[in-house]
Amino acid sequence: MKIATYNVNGIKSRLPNLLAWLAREQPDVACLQELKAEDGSFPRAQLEEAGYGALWKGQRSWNGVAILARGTDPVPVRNELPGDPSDDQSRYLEAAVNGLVVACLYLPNGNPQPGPKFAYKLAWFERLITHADGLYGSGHPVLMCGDFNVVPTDFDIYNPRSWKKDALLQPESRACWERLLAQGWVDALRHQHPDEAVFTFWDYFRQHWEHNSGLRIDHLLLNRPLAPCLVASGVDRWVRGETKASDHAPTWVTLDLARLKKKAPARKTPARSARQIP
DNA sequence: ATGGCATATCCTATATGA
Repeated sequence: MKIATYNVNGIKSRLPNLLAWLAREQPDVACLQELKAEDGSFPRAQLEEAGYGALWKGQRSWNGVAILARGTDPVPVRNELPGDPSDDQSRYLEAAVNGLVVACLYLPNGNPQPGPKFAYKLAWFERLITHADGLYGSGHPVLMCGDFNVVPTDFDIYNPRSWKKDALLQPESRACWERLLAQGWVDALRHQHPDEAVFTFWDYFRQHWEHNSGLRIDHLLLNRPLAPCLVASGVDRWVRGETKASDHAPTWVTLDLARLKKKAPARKTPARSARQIP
């Protein structure tokens, strides 16, 4: 089973690229970020034509997330990150697919920092840490992925010098990332490629793609029950080299779900623990 | 310190991204 995360940077402009990628790589699950489109503009029919069921949460102009599943419909669990009813930005989706809980997120960029946008980023991260703690221990296999807008270490960027003041590299952002991982999550790409510079984003400026001046900011995290299933991981870099490409490339894991341990005795309502209804 | 490029919308200008 292949699961990918892909920041499309505008699903209306990116639809041909998205369809080409789906056709060639055939991910079983695709988590998308930055739809930059309202719900009514989501290309449901074209994706269905391509063999994918979908859940999405759009927003005019900015943000927007979706979960695609090949040959099936993802089962919705929640469409917002708990913890702040006043937050109206579409940045979180959670669904069940083939017995797996999949969380798709688009963490705030946070620039410029310091300032209100950076404060929002950190506050959102705190809510994520709280929610992720419950997901981690839910007893279900969970994969949490998306554009985290965090460069975890200086090894995850071509050269940190010109990015030192960027929100993606700030100690506060990285401290949140570390606290999240301290819950036990496995950072799939880094776990499998400990000595390799892996990039998932190359900005549009100064031929950064041509020079492979990239950042690793799109991540896939596995909780304890799911971790033994991890087989492979990588980045579909060819997608970034296409014409009219997003500045992000799809990042993926393959899982062998046959390795899932037998479930502990079933609870009365197993789904509730994943939903974490207050 | 700034801008380079791309996408979006209230579109020949501005906000946002990373």
